[in-house]
Amino acid sequence: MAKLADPISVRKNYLLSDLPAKEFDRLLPHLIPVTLKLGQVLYESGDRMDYAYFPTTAIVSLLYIMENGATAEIGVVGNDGILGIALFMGGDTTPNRAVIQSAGEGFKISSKDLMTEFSLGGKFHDLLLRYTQALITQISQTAVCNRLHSVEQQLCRWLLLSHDRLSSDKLVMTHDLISNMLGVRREGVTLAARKLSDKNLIKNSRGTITLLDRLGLEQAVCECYQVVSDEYNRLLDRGVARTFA
Amino acid sequence: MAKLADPISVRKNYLLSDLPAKEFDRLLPHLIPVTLKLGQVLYESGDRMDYAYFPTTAIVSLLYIMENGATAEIGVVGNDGILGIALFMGGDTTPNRAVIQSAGEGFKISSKDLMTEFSLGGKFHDLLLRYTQALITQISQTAVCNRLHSVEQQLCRWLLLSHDRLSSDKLVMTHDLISNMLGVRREGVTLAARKLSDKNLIKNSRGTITLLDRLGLEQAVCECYQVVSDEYNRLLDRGVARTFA
DNA sequence: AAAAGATTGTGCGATATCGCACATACTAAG
DNA sequence: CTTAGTATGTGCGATATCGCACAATCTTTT
Repeated sequence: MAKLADPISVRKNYLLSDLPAKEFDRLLPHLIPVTLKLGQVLYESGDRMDYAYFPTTAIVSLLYIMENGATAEIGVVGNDGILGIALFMGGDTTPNRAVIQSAGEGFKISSKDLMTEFSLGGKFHDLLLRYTQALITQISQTAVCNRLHSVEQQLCRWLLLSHDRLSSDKLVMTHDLISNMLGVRREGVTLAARKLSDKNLIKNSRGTITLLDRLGLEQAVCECYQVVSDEYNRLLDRGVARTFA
Repeated sequence: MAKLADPISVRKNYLLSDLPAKEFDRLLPHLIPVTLKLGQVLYESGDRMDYAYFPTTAIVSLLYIMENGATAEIGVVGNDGILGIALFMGGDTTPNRAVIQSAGEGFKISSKDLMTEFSLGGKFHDLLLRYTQALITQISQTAVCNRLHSVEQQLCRWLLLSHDRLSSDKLVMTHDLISNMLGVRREGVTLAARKLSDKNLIKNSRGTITLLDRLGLEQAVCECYQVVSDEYNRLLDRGVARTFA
């Protein structure tokens, strides 16, 4: 018999930490620790999902891949959420790819064990649905932002969303990777990143972006970020938004 | 005591018609027929939702309104779905406006009565979650399409999505209104509409667009349409996509 | 230390969309 | 029939982004 996952690590995931003791204890034996490496793919578009994932320190990006290979991100999931929504929503698959955007740790649970607890209809059921509602807002706002805002604004939004889910001010991430997330050219990201750097909001170095002035970024970003952030707080009753560490 | 809603009309909404007899009969006394007029607003952004709506012949657009007044559509709901997802997902409000895009009929149900049936956890619970999953795909694809595709392609997609939820080939809709949905200029819609008209796919007349060649439109549209359409069919086990009437 | 590879910076013409101004055409009301 | 109002068509300069080519710089490997 495998030993239990470390409850302290498990609680780094907000969805799990918000559970009442009884449900938490029931889930604990089914949580399997996993190390998630940069670029690792959790789900491929259309894959049957055998596990759901609860990131603790990793960040995962939900991507859509076009037929011509172009990609665009529709949402980000970190220690605020869960990957594998389609399992309890009833789909078993989604037409998206889930890829690790920032390496770290997390836990996985088999779809069967997830569903067992979900169908009990307790706080877990309630929390997963509320989280899904918050994610819907994030996706919606991505749609709007893609339509109406500049690359620079979107980069701001993306940096803040990532920073919210990270315990560091350093984002290990090339412009090229970011461009795949935002669905724009790599040069566009380079340009936008330099503009932000010129304003002393971030520092660019090879393969890393360091946030220097979180409040400044929050002033430079479009309203989309705040809308999403507020909705997470409202629905999940906690602050995802971090102050500058 | 108000008399029961007409079961035949009620069944025009697929979510309701797919219910087993027992659940259907339980819901019927709580369904209140409503006439939905063009431009009518069902929910304003942030409103508490007192009712959920099941359109039968009306089409409803989910819009986001920016601070500067610019708008963009994130999804469309017709007789395939329900408005008021946030009620059972646990939010009570959403940061969107729901506005009638095509006049018609539908039914409403109080949030209390909706939740009573939802919490019984039967097919209704299951169907609403599956529908929400399908809607998430629609919103996601809107995000991707906004980023990567031309106005002409998006207009195609929008026309097909609307046509799927309509029993007519005539869309009563000005270019100006469509431009608000797509989040582009009115002139951009006029231009795109004429291109489609030049290809004999649609006919433009004042305030109305008539679909002439549905198959042609399906060939001109980006892959986004098919992805969403397939996902609705897969999740809800039915054809939303219509052939040309 | 040199070479190879990855990352970022820069330039430039092409294209799509925007914002605005205004002309034209259709529709409904008096 | 006329008029007012609404919808659509057209032109044009401004802007953002694209696609591509290639230079410069940093990192890792040999």
